[in-house]
Order: sequence, then structure tokens, then C-alpha cells
Amino acid sequence: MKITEARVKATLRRYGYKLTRQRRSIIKAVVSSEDRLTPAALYNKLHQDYPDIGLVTVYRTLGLLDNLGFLCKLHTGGDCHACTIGTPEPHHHLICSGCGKVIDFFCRSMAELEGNLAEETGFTIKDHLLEFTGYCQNCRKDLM
Amino acid sequence: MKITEARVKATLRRYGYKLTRQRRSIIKAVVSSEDRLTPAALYNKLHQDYPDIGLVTVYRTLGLLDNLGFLCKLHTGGDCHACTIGTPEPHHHLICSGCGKVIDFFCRSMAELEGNLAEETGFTIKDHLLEFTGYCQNCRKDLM
DNA sequence: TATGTAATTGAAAAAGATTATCAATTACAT
DNA sequence: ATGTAATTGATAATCTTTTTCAATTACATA
Ligand SMILES: [Zn+2]
Ligand SMILES: [Zn+2]
Ligand SMILES: [Zn+2]
Ligand SMILES: [Zn+2]
Repeated sequence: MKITEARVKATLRRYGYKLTRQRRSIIKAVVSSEDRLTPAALYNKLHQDYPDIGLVTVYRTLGLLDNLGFLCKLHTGGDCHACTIGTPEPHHHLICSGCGKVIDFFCRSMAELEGNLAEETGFTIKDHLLEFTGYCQNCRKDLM
Repeated sequence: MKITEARVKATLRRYGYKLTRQRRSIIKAVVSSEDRLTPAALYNKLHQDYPDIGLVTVYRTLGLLDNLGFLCKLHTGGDCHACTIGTPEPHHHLICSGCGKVIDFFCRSMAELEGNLAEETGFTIKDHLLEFTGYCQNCRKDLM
């Protein structure tokens, strides 16, 4: 399910958070982007249109969105401190190492693999992380 | 294939690196550990037996082992700046969030999934990251 | 619409993690 | 044993992220 700006704003309101100009601009940028985002990159981008926005507020708002379950953390495709908008429904990510584009995908066989692993190792498995990286069609053209 | 202390030392020698007392102690610790290791944790552990070892040398030696292909990077089970000894053969990791124990496993179906993803998305896929986290038998006991 | 108040903000400082610098030390080929 | 280039640890520098705090602002209420 796609997350909309309106839904994020409504959730913030419901929890009693104020909708400041800074938060609105960050939410708009995060929701409308299909790319992997880092705090610094997001700050640089936003700072052009909203010169009065601070890096600290970007960190704080990303932390807030994360706590509310609106962010997926990404570890590959660059450094490993990036994120992208996403639902808490189980899914995985395919990330372009060139432009940062993120594609969500689902994988039915993880539950089975998890079951096998648990049986073989005696572990109680709580979570997993699966990411693919590569180059999207556009970026592959650029490489040639 | 399990990586031995002797093999790591031989590789260092072959590339012309000197086998200092510090490097030997770090190699011994890394090779003999089945756990996720961070530079700081490794430093604290080693510093007890070798008080003259510096944190910088731990960073440098881990970097060296990584360049030589002896380390696997780990992103889950704690912060995401840890590693463990491992071969470059494709494999994945199951990590205990309690004690940091790392179990290697293989998964035949990743190639197929990668092929499907590439076809559906037009991406040229280069790599992937798969980690499971949970609690090992010992740590599960401790939680009860 | 004006007001009160608690949440939010940005600047600056602090805290952590990692890397670069450099003189002293050390491994190891000879 | 000696010479030399690699390595080391202390220190400083760099980056990223968090904390602090006075000033500002959103928004409920009147
Ligand atoms: Zn990571
Ligand atoms: Zn791309
Ligand atoms: Zn491994
Ligand atoms: Zn454990």
C-alpha cells in the first residue's frame, strides 16, 4: 500500500505532533521520492527551497517518521545509513547503485527458508534483511 | 571452507605485509571467534592481554583483512558496523541478537529470485545482502 | 481573532566513530 | 648484526549524529 502525504500528516496529527512548515516540507520530499535518502542528501535538497531548514530538524523528523513506521532502512547501494518511504508490511528492496532508485518487492519463500534455518540451527528467528543492488535501465545506459 | 590462522598469515606474507605482534594477536582473535565483531569490542578484548595495542591498529588490521577478502560485513544483530571471519564464497548469515554468534548458511534459491527480479524490473543485478537475526538456544534460555 | 502554552526549531556544543599525520619503533631481508 | 622500509601509537583532524537551550511557532481555547 502506497503511503501518501495526507496519511503521514494525519498520523502525526493523531499522535499530537505539530505540523510545522519544516515537517511538511520533509514529509513531502520523503513521500514523493522513490530513491534512497540520507539525512545529509535530504538536507541539501531541501535547503535550496527552504533555506531556513536545519540539518538537525531533518534528523529529528526522519527519526519521528521512523518511529511511526513510515520508513524502511537501507544498507546497500551506497553507505548504509539511508532510508526510503515504505509500509511495515514485509517486503524487500532492489536498489540502483547509480541513481539510488528503490524498487519494492515481495518474496514468498522467505518464511520457508526461515523455518528451515530455525530447525537446523535451533535459533528462534525474529527478523531478516534482504536487499539486492545493481543498475537500473537508465544508469546502465550511462555506464556504456 | 574454514579460514585458518595459518592461511591468513601466509596470505599476508605472500603480499609482503609484515607479521607484527599486534597483527598476529588480531588475526588470532578474529579467526578463532564465531561472533560478530566490532572494532571497539575487539580492541577492548585484545587490550586486556596486549595492553600496548592501539585502537587505530585494530581498525587498520581489520581494513587489511577486509581488503584481502577474509571478512564478511554484518549489518544486523546490533549496530551495522560489524564483521566476522569468512570466505568470499557466496553465503549468508544468521546472527544472534543476544550473544552475537554468527552462523553461515547457503541458499540455492537466490539466483532464481535474482533472475526473476532482473526480468521484472530491467535492472542488472550485481549483488545482494541476506541476513537473519534471532536468538540462539543459549540466549533464548536466558530470556526465560 | 487574540492569547497562552507546550512543542518545535536552529545554532552551537558535545559526543562518537573513523581516518590522517608523523616521529619512533620494529620486522625481516641481507 | 645492520639497514631500511613498513608499521605502530599518540595526537589531531574529520564526519556523523545527538544534546542543550533560548527563541520561535502551532494550535487549542477563549
Ligand atoms: Zn548497514
Ligand atoms: Zn538507477
Ligand atoms: Zn560470512
Ligand atoms: Zn546467542
